[in-house]
Amino acid sequence: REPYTIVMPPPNVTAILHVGHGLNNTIQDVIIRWARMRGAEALWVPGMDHAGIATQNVVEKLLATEGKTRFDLGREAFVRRTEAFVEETGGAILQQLRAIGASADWSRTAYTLSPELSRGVREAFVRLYERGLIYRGHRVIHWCPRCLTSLSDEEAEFQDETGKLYHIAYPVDGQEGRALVVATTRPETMLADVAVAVNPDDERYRDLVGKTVRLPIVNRAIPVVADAYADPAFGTGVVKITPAHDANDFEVGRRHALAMPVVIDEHGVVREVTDADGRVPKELDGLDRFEARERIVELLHATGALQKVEPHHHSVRHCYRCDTVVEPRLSDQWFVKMEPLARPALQAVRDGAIRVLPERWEAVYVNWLTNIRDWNISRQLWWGHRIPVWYCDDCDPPQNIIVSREDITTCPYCECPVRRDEDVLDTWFSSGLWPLSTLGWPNESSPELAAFYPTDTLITAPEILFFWVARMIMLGYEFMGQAPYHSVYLHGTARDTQHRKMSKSLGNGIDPLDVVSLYGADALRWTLIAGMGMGADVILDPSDIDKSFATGRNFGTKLWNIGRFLLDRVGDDPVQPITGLDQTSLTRADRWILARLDAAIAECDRALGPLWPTTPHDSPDGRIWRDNERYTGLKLNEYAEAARHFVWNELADWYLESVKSRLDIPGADRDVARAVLVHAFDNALRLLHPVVPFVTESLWQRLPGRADDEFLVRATWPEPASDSESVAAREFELVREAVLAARQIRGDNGVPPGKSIEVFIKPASAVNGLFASEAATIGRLTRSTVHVSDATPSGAAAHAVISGGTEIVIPLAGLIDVDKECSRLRTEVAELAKQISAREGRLNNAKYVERAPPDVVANDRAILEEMKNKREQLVFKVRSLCGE
RNA sequence: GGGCGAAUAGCUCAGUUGGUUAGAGCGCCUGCCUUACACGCAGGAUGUCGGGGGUUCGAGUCCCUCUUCGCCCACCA
Repeated sequence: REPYTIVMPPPNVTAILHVGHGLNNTIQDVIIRWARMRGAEALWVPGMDHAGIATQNVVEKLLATEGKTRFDLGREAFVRRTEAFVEETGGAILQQLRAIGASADWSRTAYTLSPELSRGVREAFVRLYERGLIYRGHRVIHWCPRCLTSLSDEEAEFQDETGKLYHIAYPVDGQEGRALVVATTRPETMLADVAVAVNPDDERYRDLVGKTVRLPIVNRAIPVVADAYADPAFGTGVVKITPAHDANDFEVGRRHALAMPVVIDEHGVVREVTDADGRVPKELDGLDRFEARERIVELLHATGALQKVEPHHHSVRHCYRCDTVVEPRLSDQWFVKMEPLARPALQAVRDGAIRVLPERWEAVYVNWLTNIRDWNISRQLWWGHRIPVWYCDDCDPPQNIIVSREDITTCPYCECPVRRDEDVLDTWFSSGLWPLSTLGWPNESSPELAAFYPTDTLITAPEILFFWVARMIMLGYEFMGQAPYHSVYLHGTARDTQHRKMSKSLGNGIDPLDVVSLYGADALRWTLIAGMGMGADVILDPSDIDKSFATGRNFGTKLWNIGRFLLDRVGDDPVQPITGLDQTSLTRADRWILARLDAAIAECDRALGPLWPTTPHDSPDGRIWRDNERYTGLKLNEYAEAARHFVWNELADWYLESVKSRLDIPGADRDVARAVLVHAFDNALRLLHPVVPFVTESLWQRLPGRADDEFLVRATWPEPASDSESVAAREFELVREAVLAARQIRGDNGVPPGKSIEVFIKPASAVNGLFASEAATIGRLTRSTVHVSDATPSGAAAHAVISGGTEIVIPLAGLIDVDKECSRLRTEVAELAKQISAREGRLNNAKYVERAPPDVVANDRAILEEMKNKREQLVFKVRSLCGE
């Protein structure tokens, strides 16, 4: 069978299930179940992420409660401790996913830190290094002083803040009274200033270039340099240069060969770290960076160097794991050169080899890849894949760096002992290999890899589009020469009624397992799927679970009740397959529900779209999304609604109601009704199964004639029958109209539901005979006695006219408030007159008739005629009822 | 600062390439515990489709503009 594969975004090994996971995995499960029923070899690969920094933080917090740090334990013991922790409590989320019905292939559960996947990580690193795409870089990176590690650009998240902009005067040496005023948001870094820069074209300061200014507090001369980095329009146009503590300043420092003293250590504490000889005054030494900031401001204020302080809106980078303000820090790190990797990843989206849904995210993806920056992959953590690099202190570059697939203890060149790089890899490096590594890569003869790569659809949240999705695509092309999947489906976020993201810290979350135990997994799944437009956030009220999940709970119960009733009335005797029935024995209602079923199947198929690009796999370009299908499908809410509408509003509300009496009378017609009913419900259950697998499976297995080893989960997806639009089916629509008209008259006139009434039907000639044979059904559905005849009762009566001109007449004696009805009718006539004149106006417009498509115009004319007929009927009604 | 998106019923959202009288769920109103279902049934109300301008025979849909909100990116010293 043709494979259809989804790799599960691996939850963190320490995670516990929240609504976000519930949403993500429900979507995946709906899609994989659908693919399975469509006959694909459906594989959903589950797994967990070791989540380097996140897990390390959890264990460190645990240690803190024992009054210890990881340094008290030492690296090896800490890693062992973390492994034990993961062993003991990790992976709970995978059990929880089963509770919500996730039909993943649990036997293939993967783990980013397993020996198998670690081999892939090592291989990937070595290959990229050998290709020159991994390199050692010395530059300013983002540093988290709490996690004590560097971070990638993506891991250092911007947060808008109102800070302060400090204007500080740096006196010009040898020019009494003249000073350059710099503006900074981080005065503490001034201790490491090595220059001030002005724009080379800035007339104001041209004479000072090459001169020196006096750095306050530190009291030493630093040069004035000319550099285009200084923006004349910002502040005073003078910028202080601190190469070791600002990424831009670092570049300026390089250009001007400036010193790079470091005055803030890895903990964010001000002290002389490197090349700082004497820059840090005693009174500041050892202060936290923010205390130092305040102290320095005081000192500057005292000496008069602080000219002004103004509020300043800017974005400050924070650690995405612990929210600490990130400190730019000069250090040596391993980087991945991204531009060559980005090229095929960009091309893939441009060519249609990969589509991103919803469409708007493609622009975001393209934009990021177009302006991509190199990726810092080394982390100064202990939990993760240790970087496979060894250093030999006795060899000269480049032989002093050994990158190896196997662990080594001695230098291959000089046989001296080597020391291993202390760092581990960014956890996203291993997740970036996920679609490959879970299928067996780098073992290229792995049968799984051959069969299931490339996978099909990746379902995740847009937050990790760059962290994860884009990198998987890049590495997929790099190592397999093919995109890892053809579709990326980005879903929304679970939020509370104030549109705040649900989170543990805000306490506004909902535990999916609470929902499961209260109303069942199907209620959870249905609510999430039915209530979610593509890519739209799901809004839930954590303070009212009952209300939030009413949709799913109500639907689950309704479905169950439909099934319970149906199974009870149908009984256990075998039913004939629908194809074996004598077609002439089918009633109008039978044909109608079969036609509705076909329409429902078609609508579900339309909403779900194609499983994969319909271009042939062996076409020269491979699997490519054609423009006309690229953004179609995976409208799960539309699919769910179509299936719900069928089973509830058509099967239950109309067919079941109209078929009840037939089920009570033994005989051939009962068996026809049973066969149609079972067929329609069987197929409805198939359509619904991907969203509500528990209720549907449970009911489906009880259908008559089901063998013990048959499972809905493995059943085939329904296909429409060939002849769905029959005359009889259309005739049943008239029956429905008659029932609706009668009910409306009852309702409008306050006739109690329990009261039986008389209904006279005067059929239009074309459908003479139809209503006579359906009189009993109509009577049941409207709780009335139905008379079909040309003659209608004399005296006051309520009239309604349905399609084709059939009249529904209900005698009024004791039923109706004549004045009220007359006033209602008059309003109706006036309203109709307005609509008619609007439509006539349009049809009198020559341009409209000339330019609009003929079928639109024809349809318009038909509607106008219908309206005119209706007006005549109404006028007649008013005359007979109200004497006007 | 740059880019993207959203604004439709009280709420959450659908509305395919412009084309009948704009829909759903929840909520609301009226009446029903009609032996499958009150987590239900029947009926009902509610929309200048954010404001303004334009294109078109025709605009919720396309263009311009304004307002509000959200997201992404950025070397806001």
